[in-house]
Amino acid sequence: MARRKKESQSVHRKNIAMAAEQLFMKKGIENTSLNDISKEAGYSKATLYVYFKDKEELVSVLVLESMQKLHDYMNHALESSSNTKECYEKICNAIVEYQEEYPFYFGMVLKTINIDFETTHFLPEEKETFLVGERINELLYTFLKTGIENREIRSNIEILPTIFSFWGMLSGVILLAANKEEYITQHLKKSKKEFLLYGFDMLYNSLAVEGRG
Amino acid sequence: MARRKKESQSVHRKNIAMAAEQLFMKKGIENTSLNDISKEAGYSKATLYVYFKDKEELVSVLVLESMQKLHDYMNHALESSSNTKECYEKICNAIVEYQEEYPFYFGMVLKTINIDFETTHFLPEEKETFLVGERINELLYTFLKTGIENREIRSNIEILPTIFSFWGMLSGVILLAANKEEYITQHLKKSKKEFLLYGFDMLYNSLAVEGRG
Amino acid sequence: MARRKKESQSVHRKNIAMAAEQLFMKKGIENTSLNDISKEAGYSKATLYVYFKDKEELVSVLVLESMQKLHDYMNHALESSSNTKECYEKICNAIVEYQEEYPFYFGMVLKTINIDFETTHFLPEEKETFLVGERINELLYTFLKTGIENREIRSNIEILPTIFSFWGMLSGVILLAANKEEYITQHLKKSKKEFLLYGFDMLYNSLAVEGRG
Amino acid sequence: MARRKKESQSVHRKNIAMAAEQLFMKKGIENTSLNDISKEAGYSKATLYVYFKDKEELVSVLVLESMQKLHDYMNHALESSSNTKECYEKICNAIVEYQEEYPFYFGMVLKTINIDFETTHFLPEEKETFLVGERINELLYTFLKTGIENREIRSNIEILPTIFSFWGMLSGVILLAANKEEYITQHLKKSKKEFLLYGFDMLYNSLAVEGRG
DNA sequence: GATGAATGAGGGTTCATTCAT
DNA sequence: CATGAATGAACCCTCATTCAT
Repeated sequence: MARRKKESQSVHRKNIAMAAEQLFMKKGIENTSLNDISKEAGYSKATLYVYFKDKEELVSVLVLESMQKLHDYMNHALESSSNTKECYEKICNAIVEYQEEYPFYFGMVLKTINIDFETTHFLPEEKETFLVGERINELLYTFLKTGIENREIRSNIEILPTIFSFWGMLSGVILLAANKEEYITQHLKKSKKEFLLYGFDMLYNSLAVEGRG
Repeated sequence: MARRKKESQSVHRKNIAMAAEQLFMKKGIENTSLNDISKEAGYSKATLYVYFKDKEELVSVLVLESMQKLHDYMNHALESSSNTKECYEKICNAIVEYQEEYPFYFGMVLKTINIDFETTHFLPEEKETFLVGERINELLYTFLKTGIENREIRSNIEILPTIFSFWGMLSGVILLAANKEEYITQHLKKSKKEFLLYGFDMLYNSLAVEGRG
Repeated sequence: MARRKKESQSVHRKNIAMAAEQLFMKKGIENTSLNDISKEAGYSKATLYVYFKDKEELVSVLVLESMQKLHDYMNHALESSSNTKECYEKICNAIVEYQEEYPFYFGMVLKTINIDFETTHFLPEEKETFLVGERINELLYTFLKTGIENREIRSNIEILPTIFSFWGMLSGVILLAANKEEYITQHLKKSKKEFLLYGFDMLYNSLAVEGRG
Repeated sequence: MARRKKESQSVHRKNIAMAAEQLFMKKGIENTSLNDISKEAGYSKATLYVYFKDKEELVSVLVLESMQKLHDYMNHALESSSNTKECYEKICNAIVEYQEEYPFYFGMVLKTINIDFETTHFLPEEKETFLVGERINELLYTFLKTGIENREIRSNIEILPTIFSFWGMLSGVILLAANKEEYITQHLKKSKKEFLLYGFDMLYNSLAVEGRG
């Protein structure tokens, strides 16, 4: 309902947000001025303030949206696969895809989301972003649980800590692969994709039942 | 005497660098102005330019120094341990320590270091930072090699890709643990330390020879 | 209505431009800061950037305007005279008038206008300034041509080189007369006006048909 | 005697002045900092202030020196020629040479030298520069006087006003030729040299006795 | 609701100059 | 005498933000 309102609140928000997104991607958030955004969006600078309280709010809305996309990617990965290993790979790829499409947000998601809801000043969008994060965790929870039930993932893991380690490690390699692609291709004689596959596999080892090649 | 001169210069550089470091940590690099730094350091703004060509140079010097410290930490970890597992843990802890002491640089180190030495304009400090990074890689190389020789680490790994995955994953969990410490303690019922131990162990599994608890 | 808007914009541009002009005249262009201009004009410094992209643009607009005035002066001189000699004198006086009213620009016009349209970065105003310069040349061309047809100016001159020499020499004496007026009145026992008349006459000799004076 | 002192005062003044001159020529006066000069000269920045009160003084010394060179050029031109026309041409060329070698000072000489010795604050060097200017005038006086005596220059000219017009016009064409060389070569199909020859000739007409080709 | 107009605050950087040593 | 060290003042410019209309 609040949602309904927000959506009808206007196309303009969307327009502005989209323009901002494009610019953020092209030039980074710090180097994108409201001036740039207003021009790209085709509105007056002052109009931005009609639809967004702040530059900060504008950013956080975008982060939220991207987070939702990440959730959707991962959800789709889970739904569309049967086999645990296959599912694992799809999840990994979903995150890679997300990082490649929103490299900028990926960094933010890793850092910004640790909001202290008591003390810090935070926006509603930030809270919602947090909640989407929770839902992503649930996705991973389901994945692990199912894998254990199917006896494809070790049963002696602690699920929650595993989820978190898993997420941290995955995002770690992916970020590294993205930031040092050139270095990797030159020194490792692997494409970024191959390198990631290797890394994902390595990580899977620590989860999977039994030995494996 | 020339030496004397250099040293006295160094004092001021150090002062400025330290002031900058503190502020960068508190407010981030973009939000720290040379004005702030000069006040914190007790020099005039113009004086900063006597000791550093640029804000950029100031930053890169700081990054370099921190990187060297990381190298020292890890080097010490390697030298002071016999057992592979013990060595592994010390390395992990070295990185954690580094992240805790220089949280700000940790993020930079993950991103900045992929310099394209052909095309991009870069400072000498950046090049040296890169080289220290290389030496860190060599440290990890030695660690893995020794572990394999001692039959404690699987012999069928590809060393270079492993180093990179390893580094990416490690830094990933560490970053996550640092950023979401509160969340972790609340939801996982583990201290940050315990959580990291769990994660490090999980990762060790994928490297270590054979079955294990 | 669009027009209305443009006009209201123009008011501010004018205000700023006029303030700048005054200051440029008083203190020279390099020694006039945007700070000074904004104060003189009664606007905030930031506002200047609403109406002018640059200090450079502000200057070039001013130069252009002055150049147009020079053109108008000279055009008027040509139109309002019949006799060649009379016309010549009016042209000379037009330039003198211009120099007296815009002493500052006069110097710039002599130097700035040789733009290399291929290589150099230049503003639209600079290009237009150049074009106005061309039109001034055409004015002189017409003057000489007519004078030749009327057999009052020698027919064996090369028109284009004459125009340029003519312009160079004229501006040369005028500048000198302006800069050293005091010296001239004291040592030559001529007023600036009389001196210039003498000089103009001297130059006319080299153009005019036959013996005279 | 004062002179003796100044000369012995030191080689350092010369060194500094020469370094400054080179830089002024390369980058213009406004864009040359004392820092640049001190580096080029191989002295400390503070040392410049031992030898020169000011940047201003440094500049005026240089202007004076250049003015002396101009005087020497012209003097040599006069001494080495018999024929009036030849002498005229040599004088013109001397000025051209000067402009080409010291393009930067040429502009200054045209403008700066009108010092009001009563009111304005001025440096001793500026006064001396003025005096050298006077001596240049005397040179021209001699030239005209001799020309008249030889019946090669019209006897009905007023010498002093002619000198001044002459100087103004000459410097005018020369400046224009220097500033718009490219334009001239393209539109006039004359080299800068040819153009100047044409202009000098045109001016000579107004001085020379009788008819001429 | 949309915006043209305006701005305060601050950004990094440069420079001529001073002064203790 | 020569200078290393330090700086105040100014530079041009950008930005997020406000407000009357």
